[in-house]
Amino acid sequence: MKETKITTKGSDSLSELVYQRIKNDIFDFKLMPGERFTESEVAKAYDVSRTPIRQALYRLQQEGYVDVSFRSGWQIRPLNFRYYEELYDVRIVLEKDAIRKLCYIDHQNSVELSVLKDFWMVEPSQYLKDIKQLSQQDEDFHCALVRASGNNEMARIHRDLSERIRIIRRLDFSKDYRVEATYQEHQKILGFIFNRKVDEAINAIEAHIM
Amino acid sequence: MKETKITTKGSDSLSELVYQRIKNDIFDFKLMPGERFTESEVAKAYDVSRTPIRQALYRLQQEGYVDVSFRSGWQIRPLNFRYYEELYDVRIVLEKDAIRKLCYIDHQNSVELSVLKDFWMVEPSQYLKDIKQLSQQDEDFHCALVRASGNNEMARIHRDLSERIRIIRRLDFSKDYRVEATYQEHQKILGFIFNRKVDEAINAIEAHIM
DNA sequence: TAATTCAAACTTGTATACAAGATAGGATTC
DNA sequence: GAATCCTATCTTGTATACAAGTTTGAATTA
Repeated sequence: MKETKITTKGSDSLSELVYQRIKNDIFDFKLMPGERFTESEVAKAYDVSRTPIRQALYRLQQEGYVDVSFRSGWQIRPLNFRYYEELYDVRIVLEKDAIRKLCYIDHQNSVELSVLKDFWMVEPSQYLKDIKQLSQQDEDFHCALVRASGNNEMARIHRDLSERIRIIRRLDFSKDYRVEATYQEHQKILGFIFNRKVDEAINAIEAHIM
Repeated sequence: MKETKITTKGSDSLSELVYQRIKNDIFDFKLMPGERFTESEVAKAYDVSRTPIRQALYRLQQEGYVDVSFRSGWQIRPLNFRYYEELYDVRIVLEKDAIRKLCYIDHQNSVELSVLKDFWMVEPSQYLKDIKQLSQQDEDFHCALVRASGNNEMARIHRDLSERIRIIRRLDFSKDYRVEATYQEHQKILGFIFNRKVDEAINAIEAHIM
C-alpha cells in the first residue's frame, strides 16, 4: 500500500479525507476484497497518525466495508453475493415506494424531477457516450427519484445502499452497458410518473433494475 | 452528568460499553434532546479517557443520536418530528414488504414465526401485564417479522430504524397502551400471514402501526 | 521429520500530550 | 452606556506513548 501525502484542504478533517480515500480505493479495487492490512500500514502510507486512520476505519466498518479483528488487523470485507442481493432487494423496495409516491405528488414544484427530465429526456444525439459517466448518472437517477419523493431519511438510506452496491456494479461492468437502453428505460419510467401510471411505472423500474 | 466507574466485562471494549451507556441514557431521557456536553465531561463522568468516548460518540453521530460542532462541543440531537415521521414511513415500507414475502414462503421451517406464534397467540390469561415489557416485545414482534422474511440486511436496517424511533414511542408512552388491543392485532396479523391473505395482512399491519 | 515451546515482534485498545481554532468575559474605547 | 478588542480558557483534532493480547518463527524435543 504505497500512497502519497494527504493535504488537508478546506474544512475537511484528516479523518474525513482518509475515509473518502480508502472508500474510493475499495471501489477502484486498489484495495481488494479479502485483503488484510494494519492501521500502521495505512498511517505510514498516508503519512498521518493512527488516530484519524482509526476514526475513518471504524466508520467504514459501521458501513460494512471493512472488518476488524481484536488485536490482529483489518480486512477489506470479502465479497458476499448473498449480501449484495439483499441490499439490491432493499433498494428496489425503497425505489418502488418512492415511485408510487411520485405518482401522487405535484410535479410542477419538484426541482429534482425537472432536472431529471432535462437530463434524460433528450435526443439521442445528446446521449452521454462515456460509460463511466453514464454509470454515475445512472446511480444518481435512482437516488434522485427517491429524493424527489420527499422522504429525506429514505433518500439517505437509499443512497447508502446504492453506494455499497456500487462495487458490484463495477465488477460486472464488462458486460455490455447499453447506452440507448438506459436512456429509453429512464425515459419510460419518467413518462409513466408524469402521467401518473402507477403500476406501469413500478413495472418499468422493476424491469430496469433486474 | 454524574456517573460511576465503568468496568469492562467479558470481551466488550470500553468504547462499546460507553456507546451502549450513552445510548441508553438518551432513551431514558437522562440525556435530554438539545443538551450540550463535552468529551471531557463524559470522560470524567465515566472515568475513562477521551479516546473510547470519542469512538462511541462518533458512532452515535453516524447513527443520528448526537451532533458535533467543530471545536465547540457535542449536543444530543434535538427532537425533530419530521425526522421521526420519515423513519416511521421507511419502517412501514419495509414491514409491508416483509409481510408480503412472508405470505409466500414456507412457514413450517421458520423458527422465527413459530416463536412469534407461541408468544402472541395465547389466552388472555397469559397476556403480559407489564407495559414496559410489552412495549419491548412489541418492538421485537415487528423486527422478528422482518427477520423471518429472510433478508438479513433489510432486518438490520429495520432494527436500526426501530431503535431510533424508540425514543418517540417512550415519549407518548403516557397515552394508554391497550394490552388487549396489541395482542389482538398481532394475532390478526399472524393469522393472515399463516393463511396467506396478503392484502388483509398488509392492511392489518398498516392499521396497527398508524 | 513433525510437533511443541516460547519469546520477540506485531497489532489493536486506551491514555495522555500537544496543536489549532472557538468561546466567553472583562478591559478599553468611543 | 454600548460596542469593540483582546486574552485566558475551553474544545475538538491529531500525534504519540503505553498496555494487553495475538501472531510468528526459530529453537527444541520427541
